[in-house]
Amino acid sequence: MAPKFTAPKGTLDVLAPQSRRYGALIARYAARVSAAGYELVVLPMFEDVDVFLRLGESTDVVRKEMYDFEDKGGRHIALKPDGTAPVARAFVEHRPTTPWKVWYVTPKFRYERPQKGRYRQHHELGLEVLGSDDPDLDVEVIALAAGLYADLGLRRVVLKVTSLGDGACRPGYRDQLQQYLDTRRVELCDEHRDRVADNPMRVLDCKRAACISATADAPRLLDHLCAECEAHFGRVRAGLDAVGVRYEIDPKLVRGLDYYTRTTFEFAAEAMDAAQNGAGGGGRYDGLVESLGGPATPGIGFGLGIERILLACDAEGAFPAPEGIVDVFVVDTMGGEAARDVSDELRRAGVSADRAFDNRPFKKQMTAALRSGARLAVVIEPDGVQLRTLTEKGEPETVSRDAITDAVRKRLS
RNA sequence: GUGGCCGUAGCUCAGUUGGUUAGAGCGCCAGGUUGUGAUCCUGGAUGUCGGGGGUUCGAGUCCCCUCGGUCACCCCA
Repeated sequence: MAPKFTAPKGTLDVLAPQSRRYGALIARYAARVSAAGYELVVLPMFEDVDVFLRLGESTDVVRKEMYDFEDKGGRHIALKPDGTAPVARAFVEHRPTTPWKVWYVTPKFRYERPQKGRYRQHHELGLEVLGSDDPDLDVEVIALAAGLYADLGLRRVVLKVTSLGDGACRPGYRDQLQQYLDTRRVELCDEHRDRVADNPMRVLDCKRAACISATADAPRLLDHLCAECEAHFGRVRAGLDAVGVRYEIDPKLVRGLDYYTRTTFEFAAEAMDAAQNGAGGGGRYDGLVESLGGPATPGIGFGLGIERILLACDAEGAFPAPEGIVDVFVVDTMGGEAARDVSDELRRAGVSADRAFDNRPFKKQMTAALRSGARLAVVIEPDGVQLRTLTEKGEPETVSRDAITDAVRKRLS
């Protein structure tokens, strides 16, 4: 029978075993960034819509993908389409000491037509540092993300890096690019012919042949960086080389949000189709905090899409779901009271354990034990207790009721 | 937001030019065999054929609408 209610369009119910990958991925990420001094922040899933207008009036996110609504108090609210702006907002609100190094895992919402790898609610692992423009921070942040992909076993993730300049050099370049594009205007694709004045740098990112050939000789931002940005980018590249992070310089890299300055980067999972191979990205946003009403404060961060990462893992056969979540499964053919007591005893002793319920037949309990992914079964029957290996056939070991926990610990160690 | 394809049991799917009580495999449940463990055997339950409307003597099969999925564009994670 067709269910009356289903997950809203573009959303995902994540159940085991896939949910175990989410859990394991988040755990690895948390361990990695915690070990580098980043603290967890837990922020609202929605904000005043104006917080997100800082992403750029001309961006698609703001123009057409905002998941917004009016609440009962008449407030104009938006489910967050971006993780960085709320962190900047929280920074302005609480003024923590700097450098403020934080990480998060959060759902993000964009109202758009869903397809594989693109959802109205997806999830991201993120990280932000506010209060320093030290290029070594750029290196640290990028290395943390690159390290995660490598840790998962992904081999075909390419890091692309560029510098978008800052308030000193970008406006001048922008004018120059705009003038250049005006001279080639008729050659551009339909989509971008009218957006030259709006957002000339987007044209460089267009994948249509018309725009690609028309912009082949266009001035490049990397050739027009001011001395400070040039030096900053040079130190970032040197740092990446020093710590052994491989990257490509991509002068045409343009991100979807307007707040980025200087160092900007993306991770492309080449094992996936190009349509959704963006597995993560980020960069500097040295003007964002100020635009939200705070003091001039540099910042850098990234967002890594959990669903995209897992899709990339599927494509590369990497990072399979963990087999199970308990080490021991208790089988009891005498009614279940012994299973209750033994599993409780094991858990108190720090051993993860599950069991069967409803006094199921032995065979069914063993099937459940095998499916649980546990390494060991404790089989309790009228004529005694046995420990049996589940991962492979082996000789059962008979133990006394009182010695179960000790014997289990010994076998698991 | 625009366009193409798709929507049959929990899952993967088959259902011939529209024709009687809609099928298979897997899974699930019960039982049996294997000297109590994924094998094997027997039996069993489950579908308003995504939803609504229409054409027809008759629709899972045709038409319209709608919801959802998927792919492309767009954009991104």
